[in-house]
Amino acid sequence: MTNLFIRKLSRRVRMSDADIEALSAATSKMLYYDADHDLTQEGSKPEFAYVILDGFACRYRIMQDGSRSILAYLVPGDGCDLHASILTQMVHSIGTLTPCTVATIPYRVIKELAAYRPNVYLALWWSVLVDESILQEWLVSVGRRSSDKQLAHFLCEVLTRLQAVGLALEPDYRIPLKQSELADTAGLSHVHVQRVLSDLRKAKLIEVGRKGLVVPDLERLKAFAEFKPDYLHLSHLDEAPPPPAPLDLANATKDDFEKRFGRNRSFRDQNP
Amino acid sequence: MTNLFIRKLSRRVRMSDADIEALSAATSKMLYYDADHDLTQEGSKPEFAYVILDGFACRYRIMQDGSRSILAYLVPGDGCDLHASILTQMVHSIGTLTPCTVATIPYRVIKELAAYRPNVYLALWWSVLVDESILQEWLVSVGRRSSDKQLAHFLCEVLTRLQAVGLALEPDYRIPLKQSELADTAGLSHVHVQRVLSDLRKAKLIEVGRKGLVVPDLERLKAFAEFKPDYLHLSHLDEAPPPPAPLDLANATKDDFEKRFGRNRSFRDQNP
DNA sequence: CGCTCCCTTGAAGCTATTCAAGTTGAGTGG
DNA sequence: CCACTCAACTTGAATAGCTTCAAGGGAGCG
Repeated sequence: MTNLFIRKLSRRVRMSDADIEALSAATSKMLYYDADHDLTQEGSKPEFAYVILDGFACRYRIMQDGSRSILAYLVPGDGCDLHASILTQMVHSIGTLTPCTVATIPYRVIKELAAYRPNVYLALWWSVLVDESILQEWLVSVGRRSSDKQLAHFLCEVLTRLQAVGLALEPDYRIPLKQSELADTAGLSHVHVQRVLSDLRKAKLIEVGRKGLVVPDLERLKAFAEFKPDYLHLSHLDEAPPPPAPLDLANATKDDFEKRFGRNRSFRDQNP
Repeated sequence: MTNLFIRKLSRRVRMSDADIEALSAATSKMLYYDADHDLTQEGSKPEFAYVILDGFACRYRIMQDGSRSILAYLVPGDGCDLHASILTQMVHSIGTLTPCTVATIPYRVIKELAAYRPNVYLALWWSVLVDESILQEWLVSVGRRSSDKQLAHFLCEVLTRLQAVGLALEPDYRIPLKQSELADTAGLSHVHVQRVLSDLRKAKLIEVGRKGLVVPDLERLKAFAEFKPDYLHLSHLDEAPPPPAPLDLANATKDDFEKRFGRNRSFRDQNP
């Protein structure tokens, strides 16, 4: 059994069949949520990491004046807060934007993977680093791009990320984002977002519908937005295998692991 | 031998004497740079991670139109790009803002620490996660805070981070940042930054000098900026995170409630 | 002394926000 | 089936916030 998350990671980090089996077991518990449902809330100390398998979610913060700031979109195949357990508490919330299918991974299982599946653990870190890279690009967008290019850039990013996991390949795919959500992402008012989208529509770069946006020609939109996908680090793995990353955790034993994932060569057997 | 970086990490992650020795050896090679010197450049694949021991540096990107976007400040005790080797290439540059003393760590050594010093490796990851948390706060700042509170918030953060490693404790400490650097951080023009700082000076919140800014009363500035340091994750290893204050549900206002439990919709778009 | 780098100030104009008033389309109940 | 409702989208007008252009000032340095 596999899923979008595993397929995405296995294209970036070399993993054995046993690695993939372990990751598959870790993400097998699925939950279904409606739109506008919070998975975790600011100030809490969650016990699970999440993997989005279907639907759109986001990280967000509510400011003192009630306005919302969206910090990240989570699309199918994305993990979120895979390592938040290292930090003391969440400083933002995670909520669904559309109905979502979500896999949960208890942090205890992540610790086990850290101890016995170094390549899986490395893959999870890869995912965290890509998130950080996206965050940097968003900061650039909000700080330095004009509002039309900024919105176009977001749309290019979302489509590119979806296409990287085999979704949204058809040119009439509707991005299920509301204008108010784009506004809270870009730090603009919803009125201004409407006017900018209007202009993009007049330029035939997008089509605006009631339930989302359609990008008929992604390449043209990319050219307009000066979109360079390097920061998504999507290139296929082609180099030497990445460094092993074992973590010796006191509360996970080899026995625990084998009961859960079956007998396999542990990290210690294959590495000094 | 020890340094600011090691002292900072050892307060967050439990490390043995041998761990600290290993980390100390890894950061023992020091280099000295002038101001405005690039440590790494966009597009390169560096062989070293850096630790700032003295001076200010930053991550930045130069846009197509020549403007600069500052993505992070690196102050003494900060590591940078500790795990960039997992990703394929740098998508931003790192440059000094003042003369700097810098320790270099070859990625080869980080691999060794990963294999033999799990707690050290965990500490490095802690540092990466805090960087990401700061990045999120900056995105909130640039997107949703008014320009005066935004600049005040940056100054509070820099001083709080410095004080966390025992620096900038005296009330006449001069933050060595130029107005143009603040502008490139906040995504504002240097002219506007000058006017906003002027206002803050009139309100006696800061003092502006030729070679930097002075914050005579940090607590007052924090109050103005609504600065909450949680996102810096500074609490000591042995300190429990502060328990949330009890909320009187019967008498709580909508605001109280939402501050605590969040809300998954934009308020900005609704009539107050 | 004069040069350069920053900081400062003024004025004009553009961009984005706010307030306010529609419009549209999907869902709901009569 | 049609009226009603509601959320999302649209449009206009007034104004606030920010940028740009332009010019001047002051400290440090060769």
